[in-house]
Amino acid sequence: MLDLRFVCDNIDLVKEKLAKRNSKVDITEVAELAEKRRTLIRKVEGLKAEKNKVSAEIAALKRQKADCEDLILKMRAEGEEIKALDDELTATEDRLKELMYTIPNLIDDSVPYGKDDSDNVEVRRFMEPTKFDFEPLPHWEIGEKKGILNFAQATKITGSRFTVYHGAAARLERAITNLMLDTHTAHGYEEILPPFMVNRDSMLGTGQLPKFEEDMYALKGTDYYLVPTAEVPVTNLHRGDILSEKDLPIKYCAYTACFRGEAGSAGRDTRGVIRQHQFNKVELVKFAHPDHSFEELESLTNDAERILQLLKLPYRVVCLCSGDVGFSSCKTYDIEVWLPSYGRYVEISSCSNFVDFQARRANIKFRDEKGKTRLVHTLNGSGLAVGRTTAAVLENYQNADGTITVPEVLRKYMGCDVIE
RNA sequence: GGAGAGAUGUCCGAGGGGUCGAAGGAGCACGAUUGGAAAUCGUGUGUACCUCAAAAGGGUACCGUGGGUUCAAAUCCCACUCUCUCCGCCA
Repeated sequence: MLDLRFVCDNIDLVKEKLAKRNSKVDITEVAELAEKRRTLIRKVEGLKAEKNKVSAEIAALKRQKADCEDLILKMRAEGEEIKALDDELTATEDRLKELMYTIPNLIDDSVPYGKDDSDNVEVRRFMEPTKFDFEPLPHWEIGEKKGILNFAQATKITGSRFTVYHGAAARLERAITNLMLDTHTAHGYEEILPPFMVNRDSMLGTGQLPKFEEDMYALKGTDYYLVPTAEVPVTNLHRGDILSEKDLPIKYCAYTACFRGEAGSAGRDTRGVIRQHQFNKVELVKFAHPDHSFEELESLTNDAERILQLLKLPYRVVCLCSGDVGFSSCKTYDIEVWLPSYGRYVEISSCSNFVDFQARRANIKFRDEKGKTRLVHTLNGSGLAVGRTTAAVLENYQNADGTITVPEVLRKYMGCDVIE
């Protein structure tokens, strides 16, 4: 959520920034509602002040056993007026909040202008795309051939966009998860294992709701949702907290399964494990001092990249352009791994600085040296999507004889050098 | 799932319709004292919003959450959430 005062004071700037990200949200109503809200507050609080004063007089009179029937009658009428105004104020604030919830974050000035993902700007590369002296197979064919990825079984027991991992693939997925967690915890991230279900307030806090309800799995008969990413439970760990400045930045990493409806992506990435309703991910989350959050974004991105460097998988980092930055983000780097079956780089991590957008929604603050409370900046990034990493390993490390070389860093987790 | 108890500020804890933004204690900050510290004494110590050019000041709201009763609610009523104890069930 944006700062209401900032929006009202900078209507044109906000409109311009929203246009850059192709947002169609109309913010003219915001200013009107904000003004109406202020007028109502002035009115109703003036009446309440009077009411409180008279009530105190009544109390004093009662103590002296004096008569105060006339005052009580007068206040009774005033009470109704206050009630009516309060109701109007509540309605105005509800509408205002509803609107504010649908306004995306403002993008940082360093973000390149562009319409869609084709305008994203590559910032660096690691290694060159893998070359083969034979025809490489896509991971879904490797998996099915070896009997380690079973899509038919998943369809039978659940439905489309699910996968059953067998044997070496299951172990590989687990090995990669462990490599990620071990690497990140060695670099100062505290490991968190949160619930995979969260309540509605948490989903509102990080911005998944109310806008993206159709992408989330709600659990019937409860107020709970399946987590779409560990970002939700982990960021909400500090919802409503006032942190101490000396603890910043706070760095967490967390493995969770992630659940997404993938509404609107019918027909995309239908083969293999790239786009699933359930997938594993290790997430990095930071609560940072506002003065340093953009440096923290760089280091968080580097921390995520480190995994691909250890695995020796070719990747590139792109800076998302204004038209492609996600709803809550101010600036985002995507890390894209080379996937031979796609013949291109595919997103494996998205690292974002949300600045104070989530912190304002979730009310996460810190106390500075003057004792003032300020909103923290929140950041997160995949470190990394595990399923896509597994697919990238299977594809990039496949050999002509159908075996798969196990990347060196994974051997101690896999207990073997080659998947036969 | 059944029965009971509870939720108050950073923490402990009192208060059960008006003098309560809330006693008392601890903690923390500042000051005094000290060669320095401990101890002691004094002062201060929540958040959000409105008002104000700003500061000061003033106002409103907040005692788990949401409603209600009342001129007036931390206090009374209703619903919900969570925590604890006992019983049942259970990986």
